[in-house]
This record gives sequence, C-alpha cells and structure tokens, in this order.
Amino acid sequence: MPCRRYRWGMETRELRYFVAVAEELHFGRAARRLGIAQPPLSRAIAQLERRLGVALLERTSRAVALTEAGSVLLVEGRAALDAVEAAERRTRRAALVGAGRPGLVLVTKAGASGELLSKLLDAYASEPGAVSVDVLLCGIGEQERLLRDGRADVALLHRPFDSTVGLDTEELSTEGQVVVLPAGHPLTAQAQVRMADVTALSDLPPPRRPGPDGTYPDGPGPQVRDSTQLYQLIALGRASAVLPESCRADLRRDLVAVPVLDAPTVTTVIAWPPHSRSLALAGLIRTAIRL
Amino acid sequence: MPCRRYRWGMETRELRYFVAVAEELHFGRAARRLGIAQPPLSRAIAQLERRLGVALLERTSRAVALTEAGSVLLVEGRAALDAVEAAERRTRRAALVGAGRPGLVLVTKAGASGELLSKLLDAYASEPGAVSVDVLLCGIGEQERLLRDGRADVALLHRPFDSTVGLDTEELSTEGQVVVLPAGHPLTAQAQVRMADVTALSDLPPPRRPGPDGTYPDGPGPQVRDSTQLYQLIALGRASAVLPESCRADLRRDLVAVPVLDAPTVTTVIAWPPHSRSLALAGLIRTAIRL
DNA sequence: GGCGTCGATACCTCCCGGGTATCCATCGAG
DNA sequence: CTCGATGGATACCCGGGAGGTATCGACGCC
Repeated sequence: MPCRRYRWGMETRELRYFVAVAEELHFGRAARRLGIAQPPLSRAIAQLERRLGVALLERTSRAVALTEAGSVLLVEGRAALDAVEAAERRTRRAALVGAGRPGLVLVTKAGASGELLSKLLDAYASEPGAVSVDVLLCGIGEQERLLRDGRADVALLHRPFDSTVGLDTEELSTEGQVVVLPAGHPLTAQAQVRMADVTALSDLPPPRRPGPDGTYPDGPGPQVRDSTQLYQLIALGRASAVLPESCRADLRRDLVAVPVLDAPTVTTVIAWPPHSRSLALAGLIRTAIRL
Repeated sequence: MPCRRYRWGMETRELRYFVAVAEELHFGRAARRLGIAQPPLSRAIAQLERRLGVALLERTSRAVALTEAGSVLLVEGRAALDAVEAAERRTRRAALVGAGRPGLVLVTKAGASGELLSKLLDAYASEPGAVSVDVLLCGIGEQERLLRDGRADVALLHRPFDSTVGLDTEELSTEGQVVVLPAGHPLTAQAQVRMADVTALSDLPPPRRPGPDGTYPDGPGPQVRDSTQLYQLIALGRASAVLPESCRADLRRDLVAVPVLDAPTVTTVIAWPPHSRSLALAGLIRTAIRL
C-alpha cells in the first residue's frame, strides 16, 4: 500500500542534517543548531547511511569523524543545498517582478568599479524591456556563494582577485593599479612607482581583509572590513593599499594615488550562473558588453 | 510538540513532483510517471505553491500552463535535482574506491581524441597514487549533463562544438580539421581543400546527428548515431564529414582524409565541475596538462 | 571507581504522504 | 442543449515515519 518513499533519492532534510553533523562533528550541537532533539538526528543519519549503503561517519562514542565518502558528501551536499535554495529564492523573486520588485540582483564588492556600475545601470535602465535591478554590495569572496545560492543573479568580479570557476563571464574592462597613500607622503612626489617601492614601506603595511570564513590572515597590517575603514587608516598613516585605478573616483581629498607600473592589471568581468539565462539577464549582459 | 517541518525549504520530493508536472503539463500523466495517484500530486503541488507563496501553474480545468515563476522553478529545479543526484552518486562511488572500483569516471564522445585519451590513461595509471579510471563514451552534448548529475567526474570536450559553460577547463591540444571522403573521390587528389569545396559536394551531404533530445535536425544528410555508422555511410558514397585530424587514426582503409584549410581549429579540453576538486581528480588533471 | 559526556536504543504520538471515491468544471458530439 | 468524457480538486481514511522523552551503554577524566 502507501508510503514507499525511500525508493527515490535523498531528501534535502537528510542533506541538511548530514551537513550540520559533518560541520559540527558532534550530534548534540548539530541537533541544537537544527532545532531538533539528538535522537531523531542520530536516526536520520543512520537511515541516510543505510539508504546510500555507505558509512559517512566514524563514531567512537567520544569523537565523530568523517569517512572519505562523508567528506565527499559534505562538499557535494553543500552544493546541492545551495542549488535548492537558489531555486527557491529565484522562483520567489520571479513572482514579484512587476510590482516594482527587483527583477535582477547584481552583486559586487563595495567600493569597486563604481563608475562602471553606475554607467551600466543607467544604460540598462534606458533599454526597452528593462526590469529593475537591485544592487547588493558584499565583501571579498562572497559573490560566488551569493550567485550559487540564488541571492544574486549576476556579479561584477575582478580578475585575478575573484574566482570565476563555474560561472559564465564576459570581460568588461581592464585597468592598471595604483597605490593609495596619505597626502604628503614622500612617494607621492613620484609620477609612478614599482611594487618593490610599495612593499618596502614597512611603516605602511598592506591591510588585512577578512576571508570568506570571517577570519583575518596573520600579518602586520591593520584589519579592515570595508573601504571606508581602509581609507581612514591610510589617511591616519597606518596603512597603504594597492587598488585598481578606478578607486580614484572615490578617494577622499587627503589621499593620493600613484600608478604602480608592474602591478598586475585588473579585469572587471560580468559573471552569472551558466544555466540561468533569463531574458532580463541576457539584456543586462548585452548592455554591459556594449559598455 | 513534534513535526514542524515546513519551516525549512523545499524537499526534493516536491521538486521532483513539480518538474514532472511542469514537463508533462498534465497532472494525470505526471502522476503516472511518478508512480503515484493524481490526487496526492495535486495536493503536493498546491502545498508547494502555498509554501513558496507563489503561483507556479495556471490551471483552467482543461489545460495546465506554467507561470513565469513556474518556468523559473522548472530550470532551477532541474539543476538542483541534478546536484542532489550528483551528491548521491559521487558519495556512493567514493565509498567503493579501493575495491577495484572506479575512482574516477571520465566521459568523452565516442570516436574522438582516441590517441590522446589512451596516452592520458597510460600516463595517469603510472603516477603514484593513481586510482582506477572508468571511461564512459557518450553522444554529443551529453557530457555536460553527465558531469552535472554525478555520473562522470571529468570530461574531454572539443571546442567549439561542446559547451563548457559552468565547467572548469584546461586546454590540452589543438588540431585542424580534415574532410573524410570515400577513397577514389575526385577531391582526394588534392593535398588540401577549402570549406567551400566541401559544402559544394551536394551528393555527399554532411550527416545529421541526434541532438541532446534524441531528435534529428532537418536536412538532406543521412542520420547517424555513431562514428561506425558514419564511416560506413561515407564508404558507401552517401555522405562526407569534416572531422578533427585525429580521426585519421581510426579511419577504415577505404576512407581518405584531406585537410580543410579554413575549417575552424578544434581544441580538446579537459573539463570538470568546478567545486569537486578531489585529490584523484587533481592528479588526473595535472597529468593531462603535462600531456 | 564514580561521574560526566555523548551517541544509540526504546517507545510513544500524531502529522502528513499515500491511497480510493467522488465532485465539479469544461469541452465536444449529437 | 444535453450528455458523456476528461481532468483537476476535494473529502476521507490509513499507516509510516519524523518528532518527542526516557534511558542505556561506552568511554574519558578526575
């Protein structure tokens, strides 16, 4: 009779449970995080292992560890959960278009490519059939995740800093880099400098930015979260930074930018998840390519 | 009390149900395909719409149509289901490595890059720490799907024929193309030809190959499924074909290949899903790059 | 050796996914 | 216009399983 569910594949609930346990490596904590009791969680994981016919965790009653298969499922499962979330979010958003709600969400790093972005938005808005575009500003390395889990539809990325794996891209512009220094600093007397000159400034170390996991790398420089903090620290004479030329448009009056001859050039690209080619997205990309 | 499931996102069961209905545009047929009765399916879809707060289907009691949001969920949902399936398959496979079971599955089009492939497999097999590699041969345009749903881990693709969107790639080799003709054909007297010479052969039209959906495009040429059929038809004087140079190694004795000067060059690339960088995969890719 | 920790087991409850029977709207044939 | 066929929605029932609490059992630690 009824209820022979187990005949199809995994349910997202099972995946969420497994990912929680695999991340915590502790059933109790994982259960608390999931808002359920520990026993059902144990059962669910056991059932998942039975269904897959695979041992995912080594339990030794004092410690929990991932098996080889378990670590595969952790990374693949995260990707799958992201895809499910993306489906949900994009569907919800698609239903709101027209009521003045965002038809597209564009994500880029705060304080980068500002001029390019505003030109793009202006140009697209005057296209026939343009939908409204929301702009989402985020930190470094977050864009890929936002595109994958559906919070954003399209991103402005900067090679070689941002990874573009798994995304479709089109190049928009390339530019050199400048070193940003406090006004009056000796180096600002020069028309251009080299990377060696910049790294030699041990009293003005490069700042440390948080990674995707929110932690800061070790090093001498001050920790910064956004460009306002960064500019203030440079103005205070506590740091210097090598940034793409276009940052000049946003610079405070007490900062000076000097071209760095041998810094790698930065390419701004527009990137989007390869399978989601909606008409609105295609229009935005076309506009972007035409600059 | 117990059971407040609905607080988290979609379940894969709901997605599978919706995709079935969206593809069939008919609740009864979809239910039959899913192996369940029609009423539970209606309920499940209604519940999904309630959960998302979004209308996915327009039902008019005689016809079912997708809303805008529904077509978004169809494409995003398929991608998500593929990702879940991929997680399941790759996890199962990861658990079998060591028992002589395939550690990696490489997919490529039948009858392409044969020499490169065997050199790659030989070179990789002699690496320290190599796992066993299964080779999967498939038709045109199937590779992307096999990589996405986890039936394969890595593919040999041929630009510009195969799409590489959403995949990480490394170029392996480039080659020109040749036209394959029956021995004794007048054109075989020449050392090289141009595309115009080939398209002028209206008695030897290019063959039609099935697309990803299994249907053949319209046109004059004969329908072929694989290279054996193709070679036989050429030998019979019913077709000709422009193929990468490397096909020469597989040619029957009664066929002749003539270089085509202005045909686009073909690049063989090794491609893999961007997030799945297992050690075994990395080793194979490294070997491939070193040719 | 007792105690604390943590995962597994036992057992209960009730929600929900599955079923069948039926209703109702629409379309087409006559 | 009526009537049957078609196809989705509704009503209702049933059983499995997802959730809970209580407890066990294994291990590490003081």
